[in-house]
Amino acid sequence: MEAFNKYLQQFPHYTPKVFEQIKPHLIKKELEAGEYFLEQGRVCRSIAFIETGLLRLHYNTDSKEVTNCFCKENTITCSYSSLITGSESDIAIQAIEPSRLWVIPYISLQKLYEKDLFWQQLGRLAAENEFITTECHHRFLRDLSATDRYIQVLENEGELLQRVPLIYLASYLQVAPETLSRIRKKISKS
Amino acid sequence: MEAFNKYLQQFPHYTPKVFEQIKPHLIKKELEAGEYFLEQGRVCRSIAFIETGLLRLHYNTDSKEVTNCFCKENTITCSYSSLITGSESDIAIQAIEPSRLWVIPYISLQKLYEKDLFWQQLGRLAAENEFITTECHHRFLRDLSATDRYIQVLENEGELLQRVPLIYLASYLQVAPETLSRIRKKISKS
DNA sequence: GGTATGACTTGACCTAGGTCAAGTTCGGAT
DNA sequence: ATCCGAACTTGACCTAGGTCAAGTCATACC
Repeated sequence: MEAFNKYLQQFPHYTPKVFEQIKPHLIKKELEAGEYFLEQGRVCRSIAFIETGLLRLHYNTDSKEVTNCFCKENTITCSYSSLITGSESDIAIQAIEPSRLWVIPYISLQKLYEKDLFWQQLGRLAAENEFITTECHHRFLRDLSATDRYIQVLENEGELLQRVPLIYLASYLQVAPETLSRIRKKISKS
Repeated sequence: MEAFNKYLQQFPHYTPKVFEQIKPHLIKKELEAGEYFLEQGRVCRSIAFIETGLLRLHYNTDSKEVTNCFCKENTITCSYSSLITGSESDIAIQAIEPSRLWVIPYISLQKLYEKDLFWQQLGRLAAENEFITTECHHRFLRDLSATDRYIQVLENEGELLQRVPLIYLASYLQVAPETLSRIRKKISKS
């Protein structure tokens, strides 16, 4: 729980008061690897701070499964579009390591919006941040070749490669697992 | 200018007052086809309401040009990420038809945020909307084949096809112009 | 120690879409 | 009317990455 307090400290207008405000709303949730925080088709009504563990955000089409992103400890996760529109989530959120979450119901958060500027600002910053991250990831997918995408992840998120099974990493990079395997081989040689 | 007033009416909490608040801040700008509202690498410091015309939002990489979206009359356009972060825009906004814009400086908008709940809400809704649209477009690019992308645009945005040169449409659909030409031929036969 | 299982690799082949170069077509300027 | 150039089409060929099927490897379980 203290990790969440620490997380909040990075935002402008933080005071110890804000942690006291949110504390009573936090619900602890432990997930096994493979368990879901949110299933595709359900409405997302809360956000989660990840104290420990690793989750992935993914969706299924008729023909394939796509991993949108990985969310690790000391970050927040939710299906943002489902949360704000109240519609069914087109993505699922699944733990791929045993994870401890602190869940915050969206209604609690909305109440806090009215209590303190801090929360208002946090909401906006979250939205903006979400937008920019997404934009950036999509451009990464669009503009780089499969090999370059792998290299970039290798350089920027090397730690992830240790923690994520190849099959999820492949769907994150938008390549077939076989292709990723070949890319790895090629890279390790050079 | 009246078109902008009408545009505002679709949002919750609208009152005639809000239009009076923003009126003094509006700057009229006319663009020829080909002219830029914003160039890549510049900081975006305003948003524009498009009264008439058509613009496209695009960026260049070393090897190619990508059209992100088209913005038509009665909508808003800006480089959202540049606007909110104050960093150099990684996209350009160019008129592809002669266009009349009403430009709103971001600082004016920020002042309005403090004056009326309406503007606050508009800002948040804009962010959320931007996020969802972007997300949706990227999924369209990821999950559909080139042909299916074309068909979907044909069905949902048929009007656009009349107004947009093939070369821009191709870069919007993420295909080579030659491929788009072939897809068109194939579709028109069936 | 042996074997079943899931996670990854390798090989052979295929295909969507890209690339390059040579046409068309058509609307303006002369 | 005709010439020009931009916008588009067509053809021939190429390539990145996908698909399918058969390994290999490791680890956990009997």
